[in-house]
Amino acid sequence: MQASTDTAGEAGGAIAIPLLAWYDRHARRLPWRASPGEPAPDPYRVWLSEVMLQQTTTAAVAPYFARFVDRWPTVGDLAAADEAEVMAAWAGLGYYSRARNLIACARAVASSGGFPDTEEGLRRLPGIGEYTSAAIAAIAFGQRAVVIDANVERVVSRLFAIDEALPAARKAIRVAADEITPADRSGDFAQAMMDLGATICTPRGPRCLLCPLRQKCLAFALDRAEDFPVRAPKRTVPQRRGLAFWLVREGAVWLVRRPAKGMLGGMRALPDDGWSAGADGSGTAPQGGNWKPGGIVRHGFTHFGLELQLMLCEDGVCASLDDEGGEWWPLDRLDEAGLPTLFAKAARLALEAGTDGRE
DNA sequence: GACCCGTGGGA
DNA sequence: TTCCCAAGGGT
Repeated sequence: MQASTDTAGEAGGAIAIPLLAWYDRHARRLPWRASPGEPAPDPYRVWLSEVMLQQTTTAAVAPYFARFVDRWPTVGDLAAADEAEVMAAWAGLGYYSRARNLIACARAVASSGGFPDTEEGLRRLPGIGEYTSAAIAAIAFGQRAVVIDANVERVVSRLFAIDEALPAARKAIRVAADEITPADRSGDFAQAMMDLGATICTPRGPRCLLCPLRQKCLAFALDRAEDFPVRAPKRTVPQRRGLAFWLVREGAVWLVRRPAKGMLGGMRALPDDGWSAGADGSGTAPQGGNWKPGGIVRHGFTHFGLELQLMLCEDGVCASLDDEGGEWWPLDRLDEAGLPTLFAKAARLALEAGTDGRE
């Protein structure tokens, strides 16, 4: 078959050919993608979107991507940006180490004159791992790369009915993914696999009757598509308690900057009683303040749940907090502070309670 | 390999 | 409501 020269290992592109044909008709239109027939988007946009998309849905990323490329159109602009502004612009998107690595990566790329065009070169940059380096090499630079994300893991484990459980199955998945990845259009192939996983080969209720690969799919032949991938049982998440402090004075609230590493690292925040340090908080309010309870915020993190008791102090007097460093942030510009969702919830609760410090 | 690290949407 | 889980990387 003519197309056999386009593939690496897999006989005749039996997967790639129908998948790419499907992609040519059904590719999702996404802000970071080139329109059909256009050249590949520039590496900056590919990199930015791929970092934002790490463990994050396309719907959540779209508005953030638009704001970032509008405000920082090139990697040089982002490299020159104020760190606090970038962190604030990332607020709400989660996994804040990505934002810290984004800045570091932009500066490294800008100072070296541009993005590396190989997987190996990309892989050395902060925040770019195995998946992202392969994705950028394939999508932005047209190189053959084996791109494996959660979608590809699911599609491949179904195509080949891989019985081994994740994460041990990743070795077999990589071998299989390598075999079906074509030399040409491997960037389109990767995006096609991801689109298929997002729209057809979904975790639950896969739409096999619409799938261009169903005739090649062992799991479909077994009528067991939903049984793959096999996952290890997950542990139960513990529940923690903590306090957060809403200290207001003359229409401003006292905000702190969290340490660069750990939970919500590098983000602006309300002061707390230490709940993020791996256990419940101390449960005690800072000395020198007239504190009263102001409601409870419940928030789920990846590996624990949090019941956050909000404490209010309306007279703006709390010497022990003042001593620790922070800033009075105007309440009428609170949306610009870039609070992570947990503290944005707490702030909303406090403001609904009418504690604006003006009374 | 295990664990840490956010958030929101769908079922 | 509750559970699942997503275009993963760093340590």
